[in-house]
Amino acid sequence: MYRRDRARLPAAERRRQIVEVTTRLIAERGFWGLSMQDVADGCGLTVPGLLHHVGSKDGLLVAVLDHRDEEDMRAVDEQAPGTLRETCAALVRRNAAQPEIVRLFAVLEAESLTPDHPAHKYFSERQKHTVEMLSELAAGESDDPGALARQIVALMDGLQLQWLRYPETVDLVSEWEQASARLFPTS
Amino acid sequence: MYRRDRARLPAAERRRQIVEVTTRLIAERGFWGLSMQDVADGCGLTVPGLLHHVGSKDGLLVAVLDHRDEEDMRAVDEQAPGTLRETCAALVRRNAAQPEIVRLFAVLEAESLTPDHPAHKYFSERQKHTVEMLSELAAGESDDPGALARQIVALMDGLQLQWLRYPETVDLVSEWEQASARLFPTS
DNA sequence: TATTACCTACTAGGTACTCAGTAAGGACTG
DNA sequence: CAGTCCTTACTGAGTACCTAGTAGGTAATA
Repeated sequence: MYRRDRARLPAAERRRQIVEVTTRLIAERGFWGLSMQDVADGCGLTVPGLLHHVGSKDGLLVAVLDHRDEEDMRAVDEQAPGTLRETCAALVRRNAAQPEIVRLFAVLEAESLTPDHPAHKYFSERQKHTVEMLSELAAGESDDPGALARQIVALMDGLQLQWLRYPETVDLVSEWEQASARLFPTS
Repeated sequence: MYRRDRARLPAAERRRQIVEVTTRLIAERGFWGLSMQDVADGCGLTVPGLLHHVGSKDGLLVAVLDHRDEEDMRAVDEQAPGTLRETCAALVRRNAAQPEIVRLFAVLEAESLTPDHPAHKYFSERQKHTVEMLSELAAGESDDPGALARQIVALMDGLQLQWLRYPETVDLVSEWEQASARLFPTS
């Protein structure tokens, strides 16, 4: 017998919900530890119902990453180009406000180091893109802008890990301020 | 019928092999993505044969981490206390020589951010311990040794991720040398 | 002979995914 | 405003397989 006690949502809205739930679960378990069942439960539908929207488990991951890209694009567009220091500070502030997302990326970034992970290419290109963008901004301020850009990214990633592990004792923004004072030539 | 075409190893030796194989597999898949079957296959025995040695999947993880601790202890003991810069350089050199292990820790560190991960406590204490040790060394060289220690750890972790992602274009040692020049007061 | 490394066989439950259907909502028509 | 069609969000049932873990036995070694 066919039971329909649950809400039936328009595709766009359901997708939004799926992405949100999946984001949370990947942050907790990683992609390998993620199960379609858990996502379906979190959305209040069955596994085939979930698959109707995303096609496969890999499709689910693609949906999440695509959504993040769109959000990031919008955030970057809103922000005026500014200096290197300002851009970094803005980035850190943005991240400090969404720990769930940062954790998603931290877990997925490490997991996807191996080339056969479905998000491997995505994260390699993302990293390359970020370093290039920061390099351009650093062009005036350093004689090796590439190295500085890599160090900035490294420091951010590392501080984020510490912040995520000890959220109550480590404050991401102030930690970054201290670090950037040491990283950038004193002004 | 009981078939015995495979080698029968003494417990200690088999354990060594199990730890080695598991290390490689966790580095690739994480702990959530690890299966006892894969480990057993990699060791040339059955799953119950594997369980005979480690008891459970969590026991397998404990075995791997305990082994790492012993190795690290030995490495630290061998090294003379030295300055902060020298200690960091030695740490980086040691890591640069064992990418597999570094990847294991990178993946497990991110995965274990969530408190219900079986390695959560292990990594929290490890991080605390590392920062404390570096803080002591930094006591003379900085007015805020704790912050400097956290920044060193963050930078190392971040650079390691980049090195693991682009092993051919990023050299961990030289990357650290450049970074430490910026991090430490010029001497 | 005693220990123990390891096996076969099994359980109970989870995995992603497929197929064929059902009904809800919107769009046409009368 | 009612009736009908069509698209589509979603379900139930099932497939083939993988999961960690147990029970009890076999044989290699000390």
